Amino acid sequence: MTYDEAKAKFIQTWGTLATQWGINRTMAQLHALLLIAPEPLSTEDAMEQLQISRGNANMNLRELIDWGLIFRHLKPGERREYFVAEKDIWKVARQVAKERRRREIKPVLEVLHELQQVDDNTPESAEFKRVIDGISSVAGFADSTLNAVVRAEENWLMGQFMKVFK
Amino acid sequence: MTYDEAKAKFIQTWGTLATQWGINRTMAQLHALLLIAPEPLSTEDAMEQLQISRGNANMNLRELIDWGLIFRHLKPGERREYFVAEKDIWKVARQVAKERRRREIKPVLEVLHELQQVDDNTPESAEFKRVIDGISSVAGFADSTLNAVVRAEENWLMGQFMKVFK
DNA sequence: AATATCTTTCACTTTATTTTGAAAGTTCAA
DNA sequence: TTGAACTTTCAAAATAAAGTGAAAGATATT
Repeated sequence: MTYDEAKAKFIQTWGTLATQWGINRTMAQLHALLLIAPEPLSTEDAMEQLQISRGNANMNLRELIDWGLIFRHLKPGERREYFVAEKDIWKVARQVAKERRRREIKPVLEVLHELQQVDDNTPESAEFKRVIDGISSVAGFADSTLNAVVRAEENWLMGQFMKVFK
Repeated sequence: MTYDEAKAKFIQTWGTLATQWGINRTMAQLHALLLIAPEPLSTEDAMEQLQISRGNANMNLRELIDWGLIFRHLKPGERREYFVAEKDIWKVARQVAKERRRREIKPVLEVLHELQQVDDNTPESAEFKRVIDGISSVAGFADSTLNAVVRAEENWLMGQFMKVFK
């Protein structure tokens, strides 16, 4: 396989995978592109390589910065902004875990807590509370796991997992 | 909060959350509805409670069966099919982990392996291989984690996590 | 302060996904 | 074997999401 083929396939695969996890395709493709780029890329570079519009490129690059997955990079003496991805994939994973936890798990935990406050006393509400209770414990588990990932050092983390889950 | 309010909020929240993780809203809402239902529900019950069409209900109920999250339930002497959800939430989590692993992680691991086979020798392809390598290790980690969840007994799992990640 | 270069915004278009509902299919009791 | 009761399918419609591009907004340079 040539580099160009592999690159195309990688960007494509990354985009597809992201879609299945509720992330938009362009954002994932931009991320993929920057991950494998040896040099910082400008908005125009991205537009050209992915064949997307300026607006689209701009919006999703902002979003990636917002997620902490890429950074602005200014070249001395140039107006144009360039972008570099965080290349340490374990840092990327930690960052994603952190953000998803903040944006999704925490709000859900709050709603679940709120839902425990049902005050009638029927068979339905008994069943309901049981289910909410179960979900809360699973959500708590997910939260701890993500938190562990967030806090972990790469090697420590792998080590622990190998010990426990081999 | 009354039961009806809580129920509505739960179904709504579950649907929204699912969307963020790439699962369609109706499917999640059906799942939520069945999770808290003390009795098996028919397609018509679901149609009425969620205000959705027959086709939509049918399609997503099949899909939930396919994911192993709900089961057909036949009442003696009735033609009509009823559905019950798996109520043990840890089993649900394990089932989801299992399916996502099968449907998503495994294919990705294959593609990553394939992508290692780039055969040119430029700075770009060196960077590329480094990135793919990193992603492979994170993906492997995700795979092991999901696999641990799949294999784990509830109490064992919680215990291990408390030990390691407290 | 005028101009050039680059970035951001946003109303609109396009594409993708979801949902509908009517028709076709299935099953079973009579 | 018929037809009533129920399920499944699928083309079309509706909805939602993503993407476009031109215009407005910044910012640096002369």
